[in-house]
Amino acid sequence: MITRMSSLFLRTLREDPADAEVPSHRLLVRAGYVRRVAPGGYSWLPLGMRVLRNVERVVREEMDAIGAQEIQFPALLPREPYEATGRWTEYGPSLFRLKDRKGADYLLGPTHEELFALTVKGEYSSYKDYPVILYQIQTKYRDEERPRAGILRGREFLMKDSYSFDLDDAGLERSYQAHRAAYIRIFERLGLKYVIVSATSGAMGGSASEEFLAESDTGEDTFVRSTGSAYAANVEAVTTPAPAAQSVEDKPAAQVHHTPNTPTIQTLVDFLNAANLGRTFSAGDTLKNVMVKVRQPGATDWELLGVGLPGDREVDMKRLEASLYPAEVALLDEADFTANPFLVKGYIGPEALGANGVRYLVDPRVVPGTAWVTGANKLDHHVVDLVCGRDFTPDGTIEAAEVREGDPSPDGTGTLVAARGIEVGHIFQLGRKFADVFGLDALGPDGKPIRITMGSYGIGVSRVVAAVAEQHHDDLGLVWPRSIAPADVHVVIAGKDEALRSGAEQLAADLDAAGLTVLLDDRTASPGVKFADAELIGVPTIVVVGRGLAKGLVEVKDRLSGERTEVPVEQAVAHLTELVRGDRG
RNA sequence: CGGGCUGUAGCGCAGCUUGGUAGCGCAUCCGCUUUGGGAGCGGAGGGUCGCAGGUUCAAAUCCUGUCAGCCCGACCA
Repeated sequence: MITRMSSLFLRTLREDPADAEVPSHRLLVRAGYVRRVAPGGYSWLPLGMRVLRNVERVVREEMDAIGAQEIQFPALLPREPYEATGRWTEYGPSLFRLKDRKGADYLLGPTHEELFALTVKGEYSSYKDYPVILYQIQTKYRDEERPRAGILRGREFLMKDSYSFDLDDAGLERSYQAHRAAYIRIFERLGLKYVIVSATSGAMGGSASEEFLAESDTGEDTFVRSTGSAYAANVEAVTTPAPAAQSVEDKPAAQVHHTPNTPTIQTLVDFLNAANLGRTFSAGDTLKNVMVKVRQPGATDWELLGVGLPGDREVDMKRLEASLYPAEVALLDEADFTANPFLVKGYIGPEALGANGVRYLVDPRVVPGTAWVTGANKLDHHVVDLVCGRDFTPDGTIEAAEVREGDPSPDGTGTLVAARGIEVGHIFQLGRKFADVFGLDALGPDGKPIRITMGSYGIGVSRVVAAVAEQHHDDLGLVWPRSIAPADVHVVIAGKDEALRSGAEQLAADLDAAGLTVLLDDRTASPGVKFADAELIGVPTIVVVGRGLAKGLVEVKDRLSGERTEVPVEQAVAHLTELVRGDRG
């Protein structure tokens, strides 16, 4: 196909739009791919549509390749299914709700688990029908409190969501792995630099869950990665390697010291170091005991929980909550301390917790044989050399301490550093939550119903366009990977000479005949304008038909490297075909 | 929800302090010149100055109210 820029519905902007901050937003607007219509709502102009459709094509091909079948639901959905699963209320204010003229409630779908489950229930009833994977590429709606960064986080966005339906856990695992492999192929083909991080499944329930994050400083998700290996994980999912247990025999006996006015770790360390105990202490030598209360789902009573961790670390509430999920967690208030007088604020130690039946979980670094400075359960007193496994025995370990740069990687290789990413894909094993609600069963060979187990897998298609733009641009503009570029080659007519024009037209026709898509800049603008636009638009290969044509040469320029090659006109088609085919995903 | 900023031509902005016929650059249109890095000269079109009310002989400008948008944070897939 040949697209002539003289008639293409495109206007590039010389200046950055005032409301755009992040590179993808700036460049996609400047280069004429998208235009803002409303907060979080963008129009896709012809060049943008090309890229969006190309991303869809890659996604479809790989989904089809794992046997997934495409269907499409309305974006406008009735309330009832969402009422049944509780999401009509649970989804909160992010759900776009509306009423029809009769006053009936509708919503604009944020995801479609309910509809997929109901549809499968409506059609399939035998174990012989399973497994099945269905997907759609559909516009989704979320009433984001604050849409931002252009199409990176809009209120309307294009998403591929697929759902697997299996008879048993092993089947679900297979479907999950099939998606995982497909996603890896998809993101490779899209040219995204990404990491797969284990995620907590959170409010959706279910077990295994992984996110695909496109690495980008503008990303909203923080994760950690290892400097020495491929390990990467959400902060919530990082596990702390436990040091080896030590002998308790050779440790000095625990000693209680009078430590007046030392309710915080810092005041305690300063006091000890001024007390001439024959050694120096650091915050990491202390054992900080943070009291929280926990309520199991459905329970009415709160239960006390002591969390012990090295004094140089803060509690990361998100990690703590993730560790205790689905139970609720809250910090203690004054009334709780009053009700439990054995808790001496600032001087809480493991012994009082054990003696009063309070569950006590410690950071994995607190292993048997380690000696700690910790509270003596008495105002202005601390105990030194309280040894784990000798003087106290925790009820278990818990991941609650903050993760810091420089911490050892859980896989034993390298240390952790923080990085930012854009979530472009999420896969997880939903389990039977939705099947339970709708009674989604298959009749088994023995005539008994089998409850179906589901997996749920999403890719933010429109977000991918922005994520790729974030990763593939330079000062001049966008630099698309071939797999999704709006054209294979961008032919620039650099001059007004009629010979140039006809030569370029002929070349474009030949490239088209060879099966390449061509963006032909046949405008009467000056060469400088055309070069600048070509660089802004970001087609990976730019062909300049200009002054060299008199000598039978055209110039082939690689957008990424800027490298220029003079190629004889008669070899241009073969050269370009090879170039494009060589690395088209 | 908290904090900051902004609403003036399609886009980017000035004008507002000190009220007096609406400006600049880019883009668009016409003419001539120009054509390998966002051209030059001359001309032209395009605005209920976010909205409502008030003060005034007179409001983009002052006052009150209101709406919208952007950025940061909180929250969240």
